[in-house]
Amino acid sequence: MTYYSEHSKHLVSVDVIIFGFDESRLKVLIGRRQMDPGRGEWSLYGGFVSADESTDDAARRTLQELTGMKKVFIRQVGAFGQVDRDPGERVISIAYYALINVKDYSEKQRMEHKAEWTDISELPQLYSDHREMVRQAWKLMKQKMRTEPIGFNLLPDLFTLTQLQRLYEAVGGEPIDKRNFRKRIKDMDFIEKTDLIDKTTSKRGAYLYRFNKKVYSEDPTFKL
Amino acid sequence: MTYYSEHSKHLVSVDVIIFGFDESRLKVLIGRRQMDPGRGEWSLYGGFVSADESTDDAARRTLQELTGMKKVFIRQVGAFGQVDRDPGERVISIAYYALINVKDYSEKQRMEHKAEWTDISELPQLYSDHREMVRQAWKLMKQKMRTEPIGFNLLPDLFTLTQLQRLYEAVGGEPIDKRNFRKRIKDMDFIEKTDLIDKTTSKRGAYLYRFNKKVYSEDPTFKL
DNA sequence: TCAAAAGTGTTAGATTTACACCCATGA
DNA sequence: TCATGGGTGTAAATCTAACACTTTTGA
Repeated sequence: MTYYSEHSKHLVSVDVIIFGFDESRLKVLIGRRQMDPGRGEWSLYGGFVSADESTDDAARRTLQELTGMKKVFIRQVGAFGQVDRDPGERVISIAYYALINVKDYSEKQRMEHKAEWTDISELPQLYSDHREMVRQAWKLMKQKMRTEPIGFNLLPDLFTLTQLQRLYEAVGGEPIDKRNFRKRIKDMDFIEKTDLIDKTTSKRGAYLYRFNKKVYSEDPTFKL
Repeated sequence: MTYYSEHSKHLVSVDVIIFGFDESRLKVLIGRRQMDPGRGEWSLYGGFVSADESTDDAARRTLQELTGMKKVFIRQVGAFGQVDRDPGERVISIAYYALINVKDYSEKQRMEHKAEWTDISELPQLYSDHREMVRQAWKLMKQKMRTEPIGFNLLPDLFTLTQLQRLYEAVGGEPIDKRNFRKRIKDMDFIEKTDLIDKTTSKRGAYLYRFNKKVYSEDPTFKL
């Protein structure tokens, strides 16, 4: 029995902007579209929302199908509802962004799906309105990253302060003064210095830090 | 002919959080739901997205059906996609917020629709997840109001600085220092003093100001 | 004449920005 | 020994926040 029977129904999809961070560049995961229309064009990964799952769940499922990863940090970007946005049928799409640590994504799985990490400032043309989705996702992510400790999702558990700084520079799009940056980090007790040293990027080696979620939850004050 | 034929289709609605400002309170327009399920409960105004209109257009149409107003400032809040969010059938809803000047909304039309302006801090229980929609809309609007001159949509073309301050206090939820506030206004050339005086709220009278869109577009720097 | 809202500047404190050199190490 | 990235403090400038009295006028 339907209550709202006189109204149109619509295909609803999710599209996921998967952000990664590599060395010093912000990356987005894209692939060649496998389906008509637009077969072969660069595109975000997406999927249709089925009857028995929430849009959030559809985004998580899409992500898991692609990466095998569960418990990924995702946030909604918004709905894209132009009538003719998809050249096939009408599809209303909800965009989400996800933050993953590139190293947690197995190369094997990435290859199987022919997914490519692309520098965000060198994106090719993308299918439909996917470029606009990326633009909005980046903007939202950038904003949120200033005031919430979400950037750690893009890094390994242990990271150097230089890595962290490069991440903030890549996302913000401009260089940051090293001393000022480190001063601010020092004020945040939940960014903990370990006694481990990373020697992969320098001869001297750099201390590794970790984000302590528990300490953060006791005083959730973040500003970068 | 369908390209995506194997996928589920969904009812998609829009719900609009219509903000107004009266004296010194931020208001939201709500009404009694006219439809089962949930008939008689307090609810936002909404409507279903039809096949040939964008979600943005559906929001504008909903708004126009209710208020008669065209060219209203609206922004999307986001999609609400829990499977069981609507007690009737599954409905995915896209929330929008709108900013209108209460005085531009004819009382007659408001009465016809039995719409009520409710103080945002005194909202009753609302249908489905509408309360959460209001919460998110308020948060987004508050953020945007700090950095973009959107508040003027809630005021008459001519307003006093006290009115403007009350608006910012109502939206931000805390009192603002009068002198500091006026200092910041003075720095923004696009908030123009007219030589008109409003005597409705004081014996002495207060200068009326107006927002000059053109001047703003030449130097779009806003911070409050 | 007085109550009520409008209008107006200054100062201390906090925050932000700019800036340059020494350190440790492996090649 | 030297090239490379790691690590550290101070001072000036800017921004923010706190604060109180005078003006105008209608009742």
